[in-house]
Amino acid sequence: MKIIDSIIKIPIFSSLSEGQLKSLSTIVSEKSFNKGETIFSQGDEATGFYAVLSGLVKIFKLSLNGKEQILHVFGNGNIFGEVPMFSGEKFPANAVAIEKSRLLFFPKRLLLKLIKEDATIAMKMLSELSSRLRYFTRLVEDLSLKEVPARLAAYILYLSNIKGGSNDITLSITKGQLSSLLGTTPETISRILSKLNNNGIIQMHGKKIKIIDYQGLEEISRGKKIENY
Amino acid sequence: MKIIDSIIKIPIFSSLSEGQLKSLSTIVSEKSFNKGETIFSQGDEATGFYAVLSGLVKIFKLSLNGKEQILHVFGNGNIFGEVPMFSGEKFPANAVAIEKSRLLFFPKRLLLKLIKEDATIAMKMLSELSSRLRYFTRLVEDLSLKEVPARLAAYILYLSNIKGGSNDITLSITKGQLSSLLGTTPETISRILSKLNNNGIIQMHGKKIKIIDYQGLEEISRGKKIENY
DNA sequence: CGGGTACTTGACAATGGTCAAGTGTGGTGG
DNA sequence: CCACCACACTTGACCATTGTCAAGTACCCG
Repeated sequence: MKIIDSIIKIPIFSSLSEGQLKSLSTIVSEKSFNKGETIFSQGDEATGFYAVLSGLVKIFKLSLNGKEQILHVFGNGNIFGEVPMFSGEKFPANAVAIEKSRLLFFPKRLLLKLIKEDATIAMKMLSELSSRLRYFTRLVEDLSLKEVPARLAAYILYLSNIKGGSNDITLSITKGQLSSLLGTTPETISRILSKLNNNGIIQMHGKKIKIIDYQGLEEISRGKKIENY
Repeated sequence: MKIIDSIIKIPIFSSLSEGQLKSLSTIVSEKSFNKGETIFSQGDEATGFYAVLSGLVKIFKLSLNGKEQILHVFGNGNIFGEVPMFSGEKFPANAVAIEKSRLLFFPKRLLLKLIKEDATIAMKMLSELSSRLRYFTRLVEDLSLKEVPARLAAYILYLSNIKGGSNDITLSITKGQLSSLLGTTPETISRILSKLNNNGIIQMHGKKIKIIDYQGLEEISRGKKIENY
């Protein structure tokens, strides 16, 4: 059964029994979204949650004058929209596909039943929500205690880390979306990136970034100012 | 048994069975902290979590140059420090008593066992973490999409709401701590409060705030500028 | 190849942070 | 009960960072 193969690739469900997987597979549905399509909007009634099979999804808030703050970018194997299952009923933010994406949709009802029956799922869910909280703890810290150059440097280092410390990085999102993720504007990102470029700390070609001076980048992520070229 | 009476006042444990309460009571300990005392620091190994019996506790992050961002202020019945139980091992932020406080300490080991046995506790924990996530969602939104006057106005309205819509509010924290909670400085808070005062939107005497123009305050919380007196 | 979106760069403005100095104010000990 | 001291708060002047607006360039997709 194809859908079962998909389900076990989602980490929080990887340890389900044969029977649980089967009953899940009868209610799970696959949905596809094109680039730019809305998956749900803030305030929508939540009837279940999603997992990403392929593609990229952004979770974000909008201000009254249209500025957006991205909270997360979710990709392969990530789940999202699970918060309203346990608290409140409505989605607290918006979700839009930023690439063509295939998602699995899990209806709320059976999931809650499953969690009540199987403590290991509950524990995985608890651990998932806890890492989400850790992430937000850090996001809040970054937004309010660090200046934009430090946030950007930290983000580049983070990308390098995911790639096992590689110096060659390719942005998976546009610079505009990056600015929204870091709580700033495309102009500011542009300016800081070219400063980093001019100071020989990175080399940039389109979406590709090469870290030249790893240590310098780390210092900036800790708050050191960028020399004015 | 006094300690059992304390435990059942913590919402997530209110529905425990007699037996569960008893076994909990043998491992739970009560701890007291004076104003200003550190409960734990970021990076400390977490051996359990806390619940507030009385007093007030702030959870916060520090920047390199000493600026603090308060993430939460927890009071009666709230639990904190539970994230490392499910993800990672270390506390992601600092906790300090801002009033003389009595706390319950729950060691990690037995708690995890309890959760695995009793799905209702797991569900309460999931719901607790989910509201925490909702709160952070909002905090991030506020910090990055709203200006300080809007944040402050929203906070005053929030306090009014807790008091059932009363117009007379007493700050439970100092204005310095309020500024840290709102991601700004005491000076900025001072200036905005006196502007609100001069414009007849609030009346302020020390820690007491009286809302005069409720609608005006709501408009400011939505981003309207404060007239220059 | 064309059209639209993303990005860059410059000039400017404004929000809010910092530093400094002065004014309360509450709690403690004499 | 009062005086004093430490701490919280206020107010002013200044300035850094970053947002905004505008215009031009590059780039990608169809």
